[in-house]
Amino acid sequence: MTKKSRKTKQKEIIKSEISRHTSFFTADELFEKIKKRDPNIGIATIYRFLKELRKKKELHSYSCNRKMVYSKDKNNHCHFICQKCEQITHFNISKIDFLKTKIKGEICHFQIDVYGICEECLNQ
Amino acid sequence: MTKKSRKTKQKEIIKSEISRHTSFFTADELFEKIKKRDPNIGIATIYRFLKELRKKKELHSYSCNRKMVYSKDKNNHCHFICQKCEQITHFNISKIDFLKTKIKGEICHFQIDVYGICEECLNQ
DNA sequence: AATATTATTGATTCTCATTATCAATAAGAT
DNA sequence: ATCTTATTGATAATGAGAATCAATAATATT
Repeated sequence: MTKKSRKTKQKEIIKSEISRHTSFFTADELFEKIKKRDPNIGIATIYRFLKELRKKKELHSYSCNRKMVYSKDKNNHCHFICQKCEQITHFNISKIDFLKTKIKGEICHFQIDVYGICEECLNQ
Repeated sequence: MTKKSRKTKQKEIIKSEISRHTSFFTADELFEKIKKRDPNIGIATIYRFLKELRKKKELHSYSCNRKMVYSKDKNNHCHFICQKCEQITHFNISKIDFLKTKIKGEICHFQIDVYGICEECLNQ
Protein backbone atom coordinates (compact mmCIF):
# COMPACT_ATOMS: atom_id res chain seq x y z
CA MET A 1 0.00 0.00 0.00
CA THR A 2 1.91 2.93 -1.32
CA LYS A 3 0.34 6.15 -0.22
CA LYS A 4 -1.22 8.06 -3.06
CA SER A 5 -0.02 11.55 -3.81
CA ARG A 6 -2.33 14.53 -3.40
CA LYS A 7 -2.49 17.61 -5.53
CA THR A 8 -1.83 20.74 -3.51
CA LYS A 9 -1.36 24.38 -4.39
CA GLN A 10 2.12 24.33 -2.87
CA LYS A 11 3.19 21.56 -5.22
CA GLU A 12 1.68 23.42 -8.15
CA ILE A 13 3.62 26.55 -7.30
CA ILE A 14 6.88 24.65 -6.90
CA LYS A 15 6.31 22.76 -10.13
CA SER A 16 5.57 25.93 -12.08
CA GLU A 17 8.60 27.68 -10.62
CA ILE A 18 10.80 24.75 -11.63
CA SER A 19 9.42 24.88 -15.16
CA ARG A 20 10.54 28.49 -15.39
CA HIS A 21 14.12 27.54 -14.60
CA THR A 22 16.29 27.17 -17.63
CA SER A 23 19.30 25.57 -16.00
CA PHE A 24 20.32 23.96 -12.73
CA PHE A 25 19.32 25.20 -9.32
CA THR A 26 19.65 24.44 -5.64
CA ALA A 27 16.85 23.97 -3.14
CA ASP A 28 17.67 27.31 -1.61
CA GLU A 29 17.64 29.20 -4.89
CA LEU A 30 14.25 27.72 -5.65
CA PHE A 31 13.02 28.61 -2.19
CA GLU A 32 14.01 32.26 -2.65
CA LYS A 33 12.01 32.52 -5.86
CA ILE A 34 9.02 30.73 -4.43
CA LYS A 35 8.93 32.98 -1.38
CA LYS A 36 8.09 35.86 -3.68
CA ARG A 37 5.05 34.08 -5.02
CA ASP A 38 3.89 32.65 -1.72
CA PRO A 39 5.80 33.68 1.39
CA ASN A 40 4.10 31.03 3.47
CA ILE A 41 5.58 28.01 1.76
CA GLY A 42 8.13 26.39 4.06
CA ILE A 43 11.57 25.22 3.04
CA ALA A 44 10.71 21.73 4.25
CA THR A 45 7.99 21.48 1.63
CA ILE A 46 10.51 22.36 -1.05
CA TYR A 47 12.94 19.71 0.13
CA ARG A 48 10.18 17.13 0.40
CA PHE A 49 8.80 17.76 -3.05
CA LEU A 50 12.24 17.93 -4.62
CA LYS A 51 13.00 14.53 -3.15
CA GLU A 52 9.73 13.20 -4.51
CA LEU A 53 10.48 14.47 -8.02
CA ARG A 54 13.93 12.96 -7.82
CA LYS A 55 12.49 9.58 -6.94
CA LYS A 56 9.98 9.80 -9.77
CA LYS A 57 12.90 10.63 -12.06
CA GLU A 58 11.26 13.89 -13.07
CA LEU A 59 14.32 15.77 -11.95
CA HIS A 60 18.00 15.09 -12.23
CA SER A 61 20.23 15.76 -9.30
CA TYR A 62 23.82 15.51 -8.27
CA SER A 63 25.88 16.65 -5.35
CA CYS A 64 28.34 19.45 -5.82
CA ASN A 65 30.16 21.22 -3.00
CA ARG A 66 28.12 19.38 -0.43
CA LYS A 67 24.92 20.65 -1.97
CA MET A 68 22.33 19.02 -4.11
CA VAL A 69 21.97 20.58 -7.52
CA TYR A 70 18.81 19.96 -9.51
CA SER A 71 17.99 20.19 -13.18
CA LYS A 72 14.93 19.30 -15.18
CA ASP A 73 17.19 18.52 -18.11
CA LYS A 74 16.81 14.83 -18.86
CA ASN A 75 19.97 14.77 -20.93
CA ASN A 76 23.37 13.98 -19.65
CA HIS A 77 25.04 16.46 -17.42
CA CYS A 78 28.42 17.85 -18.28
CA HIS A 79 29.92 20.54 -16.12
CA PHE A 80 33.14 22.42 -16.22
CA ILE A 81 33.98 23.73 -12.76
CA CYS A 82 36.66 26.37 -12.51
CA GLN A 83 38.74 25.69 -9.43
CA LYS A 84 39.61 29.33 -9.05
CA CYS A 85 36.37 31.26 -9.48
CA GLU A 86 34.16 28.21 -8.89
CA GLN A 87 31.93 29.13 -11.79
CA ILE A 88 30.16 26.25 -13.47
CA THR A 89 29.66 26.06 -17.22
CA HIS A 90 27.66 23.43 -19.01
CA PHE A 91 28.63 21.62 -22.12
CA ASN A 92 27.17 18.80 -24.07
CA ILE A 93 28.36 15.40 -25.20
CA SER A 94 25.93 13.61 -27.41
CA LYS A 95 27.90 10.57 -28.52
CA ILE A 96 28.40 7.96 -25.90
CA ASP A 97 30.60 5.76 -28.06
CA PHE A 98 33.61 6.60 -25.94
CA LEU A 99 31.82 4.96 -23.02
CA LYS A 100 30.42 1.91 -24.73
CA THR A 101 33.79 0.23 -25.03
CA LYS A 102 34.31 0.66 -21.30
CA ILE A 103 31.01 -0.54 -20.01
CA LYS A 104 29.41 -3.94 -20.36
CA GLY A 105 25.98 -3.07 -19.01
CA GLU A 106 23.27 -0.84 -20.31
CA ILE A 107 23.91 2.88 -20.11
CA CYS A 108 21.01 5.07 -18.99
CA HIS A 109 22.63 8.44 -18.52
CA PHE A 110 25.87 9.91 -17.32
CA GLN A 111 27.41 12.90 -15.66
CA ILE A 112 30.80 14.38 -16.35
CA ASP A 113 32.42 16.90 -14.07
CA VAL A 114 35.55 18.47 -15.41
CA TYR A 115 37.71 20.46 -13.02
CA GLY A 116 40.12 23.02 -14.30
CA ILE A 117 40.82 26.70 -14.74
CA CYS A 118 38.52 28.69 -16.98
CA GLU A 119 39.79 31.02 -19.70
CA GLU A 120 39.09 34.18 -17.72
CA CYS A 121 41.03 32.99 -14.70
CA LEU A 122 43.91 31.89 -16.95
CA ASN A 123 44.12 35.42 -18.35
CA GLN A 124 44.42 37.06 -14.97
CA MET B 1 54.23 36.31 1.58
CA THR B 2 52.79 32.84 1.55
CA LYS B 3 53.36 31.16 4.85
CA LYS B 4 55.78 28.33 4.67
CA SER B 5 54.63 24.87 5.66
CA ARG B 6 56.16 23.14 8.63
CA LYS B 7 56.88 19.46 8.98
CA THR B 8 55.05 17.96 11.95
CA LYS B 9 54.63 14.45 13.25
CA GLN B 10 50.86 14.74 12.81
CA LYS B 11 51.23 15.46 9.12
CA GLU B 12 53.65 12.56 8.76
CA ILE B 13 51.21 10.16 10.36
CA ILE B 14 48.33 11.36 8.19
CA LYS B 15 50.45 11.15 5.07
CA SER B 16 51.60 7.62 5.82
CA GLU B 17 48.08 6.51 6.61
CA ILE B 18 46.86 7.93 3.29
CA SER B 19 49.61 6.07 1.46
CA ARG B 20 48.31 2.82 2.91
CA HIS B 21 44.89 3.41 1.42
CA THR B 22 44.28 1.68 -1.85
CA SER B 23 41.02 3.32 -2.85
CA PHE B 24 38.62 6.05 -1.78
CA PHE B 25 38.18 7.31 1.72
CA THR B 26 36.37 9.98 3.66
CA ALA B 27 37.84 12.26 6.30
CA ASP B 28 36.09 10.28 8.97
CA GLU B 29 37.35 6.92 7.75
CA LEU B 30 40.86 8.27 7.76
CA PHE B 31 40.36 9.72 11.23
CA GLU B 32 39.27 6.35 12.60
CA LYS B 33 42.44 4.68 11.31
CA ILE B 34 44.68 7.46 12.54
CA LYS B 35 43.19 7.36 16.02
CA LYS B 36 44.63 3.88 16.42
CA ARG B 37 48.12 5.14 15.70
CA ASP B 38 47.88 8.35 17.68
CA PRO B 39 44.69 8.93 19.65
CA ASN B 40 45.62 12.55 20.30
CA ILE B 41 45.37 13.75 16.74
CA GLY B 42 42.29 15.92 16.38
CA ILE B 43 39.77 15.70 13.58
CA ALA B 44 40.42 19.35 12.74
CA THR B 45 44.01 18.52 11.89
CA ILE B 46 42.84 15.85 9.49
CA TYR B 47 40.46 18.22 7.75
CA ARG B 48 43.07 20.96 7.59
CA PHE B 49 45.74 18.74 6.12
CA LEU B 50 43.32 17.12 3.70
CA LYS B 51 42.41 20.56 2.45
CA GLU B 52 46.08 21.43 2.08
CA LEU B 53 46.77 18.28 0.05
CA ARG B 54 43.78 19.04 -2.09
CA LYS B 55 45.08 22.49 -2.84
CA LYS B 56 48.52 21.13 -3.63
CA LYS B 57 46.81 18.68 -5.98
CA GLU B 58 48.29 15.75 -4.13
CA LEU B 59 44.85 14.36 -3.52
CA HIS B 60 41.75 14.11 -5.63
CA SER B 61 38.39 14.84 -4.15
CA TYR B 62 34.77 15.06 -5.07
CA SER B 63 31.54 15.40 -3.20
CA CYS B 64 29.18 12.49 -2.95
CA ASN B 65 26.15 12.28 -0.68
CA ARG B 66 27.03 15.46 1.16
CA LYS B 67 30.48 14.15 1.96
CA MET B 68 33.88 14.74 0.50
CA VAL B 69 35.51 11.64 -0.90
CA TYR B 70 39.27 11.54 -1.31
CA SER B 71 41.60 9.46 -3.40
CA LYS B 72 45.32 9.58 -3.98
CA ASP B 73 44.69 8.24 -7.43
CA LYS B 74 45.88 10.93 -9.79
CA ASN B 75 43.85 9.51 -12.61
CA ASN B 76 40.39 10.56 -13.39
CA HIS B 77 37.49 8.96 -11.64
CA CYS B 78 35.05 6.94 -13.63
CA HIS B 79 32.22 5.07 -11.96
CA PHE B 80 29.52 2.87 -13.32
CA ILE B 81 26.61 2.78 -10.92
CA CYS B 82 24.01 0.09 -11.44
CA GLN B 83 20.61 1.53 -10.68
CA LYS B 84 19.25 -1.84 -9.71
CA CYS B 85 21.85 -3.39 -7.42
CA GLU B 86 23.59 -0.06 -6.72
CA GLN B 87 26.98 -1.66 -7.14
CA ILE B 88 29.74 0.66 -8.24
CA THR B 89 32.40 -0.45 -10.72
CA HIS B 90 35.39 1.61 -11.69
CA PHE B 91 36.69 2.05 -15.16
CA ASN B 92 39.34 4.14 -16.75
CA ILE B 93 39.50 6.68 -19.50
CA SER B 94 42.96 7.86 -20.30
CA LYS B 95 42.46 10.02 -23.36
CA ILE B 96 40.83 13.34 -22.70
CA ASP B 97 40.64 14.33 -26.36
CA PHE B 98 36.90 13.94 -26.33
CA LEU B 99 36.77 16.73 -23.76
CA LYS B 100 39.28 19.12 -25.24
CA THR B 101 36.99 20.13 -28.06
CA LYS B 102 34.29 21.02 -25.54
CA ILE B 103 36.29 23.05 -23.05
CA LYS B 104 38.17 26.28 -23.55
CA GLY B 105 39.98 26.41 -20.23
CA GLU B 106 42.66 24.20 -18.77
CA ILE B 107 41.57 20.73 -17.73
CA CYS B 108 42.93 19.43 -14.44
CA HIS B 109 40.95 16.28 -13.91
CA PHE B 110 37.48 14.95 -14.41
CA GLN B 111 34.94 12.58 -13.02
CA ILE B 112 32.44 10.53 -14.95
CA ASP B 113 29.49 8.84 -13.34
CA VAL B 114 27.59 6.52 -15.61
CA TYR B 115 24.21 5.27 -14.49
CA GLY B 116 22.77 2.14 -15.97
CA ILE B 117 22.03 -1.52 -15.44
CA CYS B 118 24.93 -3.87 -15.02
CA GLU B 119 25.30 -7.14 -16.92
CA GLU B 120 24.30 -9.32 -14.00
CA CYS B 121 21.10 -7.40 -13.40
CA LEU B 122 20.30 -7.51 -17.11
CA ASN B 123 20.56 -11.30 -17.02
CA GLN B 124 18.09 -11.69 -14.20
C1' DA C 1 -23.35 18.04 1.70
C1' DA C 2 -21.40 16.35 5.94
C1' DT C 3 -18.05 13.43 7.81
C1' DA C 4 -14.17 10.43 8.12
C1' DT C 5 -9.61 9.35 6.65
C1' DT C 6 -5.03 10.33 5.87
C1' DA C 7 -1.47 12.83 2.96
C1' DT C 8 0.59 17.25 3.34
C1' DT C 9 2.01 21.34 5.40
C1' DG C 10 4.99 24.78 8.05
C1' DA C 11 7.53 25.41 12.13
C1' DT C 12 10.90 23.62 14.47
C1' DT C 13 14.43 20.66 16.05
C1' DC C 14 17.99 17.49 14.94
C1' DT C 15 21.94 15.57 12.41
C1' DC C 16 26.33 15.53 10.84
C1' DA C 17 30.21 16.94 7.72
C1' DT C 18 33.04 20.61 7.54
C1' DT C 19 34.94 25.20 8.84
C1' DA C 20 36.22 28.93 12.06
C1' DT C 21 38.13 30.38 16.36
C1' DC C 22 41.61 30.61 19.69
C1' DA C 23 44.88 29.88 23.27
C1' DA C 24 48.69 26.71 23.81
C1' DT C 25 52.45 24.49 21.64
C1' DA C 26 56.26 23.47 18.77
C1' DA C 27 59.14 24.11 14.24
C1' DG C 28 62.41 26.55 12.27
C1' DA C 29 64.90 31.02 11.97
C1' DT C 30 67.97 34.27 14.35
C1' DA D 1 68.79 30.12 23.83
C1' DT D 2 65.37 32.99 22.14
C1' DC D 3 62.17 34.76 18.99
C1' DT D 4 58.75 34.33 15.46
C1' DT D 5 54.91 32.30 13.67
C1' DA D 6 52.80 27.97 11.64
C1' DT D 7 50.34 24.30 13.68
C1' DT D 8 47.75 21.95 16.96
C1' DG D 9 43.52 20.12 19.57
C1' DA D 10 39.32 21.42 21.68
C1' DT D 11 35.35 23.40 20.86
C1' DA D 12 31.87 26.39 18.87
C1' DA D 13 29.76 27.75 14.64
C1' DT D 14 27.84 26.87 10.13
C1' DG D 15 24.81 25.12 6.80
C1' DA D 16 22.31 21.69 3.92
C1' DG D 17 19.16 18.56 4.47
C1' DA D 18 16.21 15.12 7.25
C1' DA D 19 13.06 14.02 11.02
C1' DT D 20 9.22 15.23 14.03
C1' DC D 21 4.69 16.63 14.91
C1' DA D 22 0.42 18.96 15.59
C1' DA D 23 -2.56 21.45 12.49
C1' DT D 24 -4.59 21.58 8.06
C1' DA D 25 -6.51 20.35 3.75
C1' DA D 26 -7.45 16.68 -0.12
C1' DT D 27 -9.94 12.86 -1.15
C1' DA D 28 -13.00 9.04 -0.12
C1' DT D 29 -17.12 7.49 2.08
C1' DT D 30 -21.44 8.07 3.88
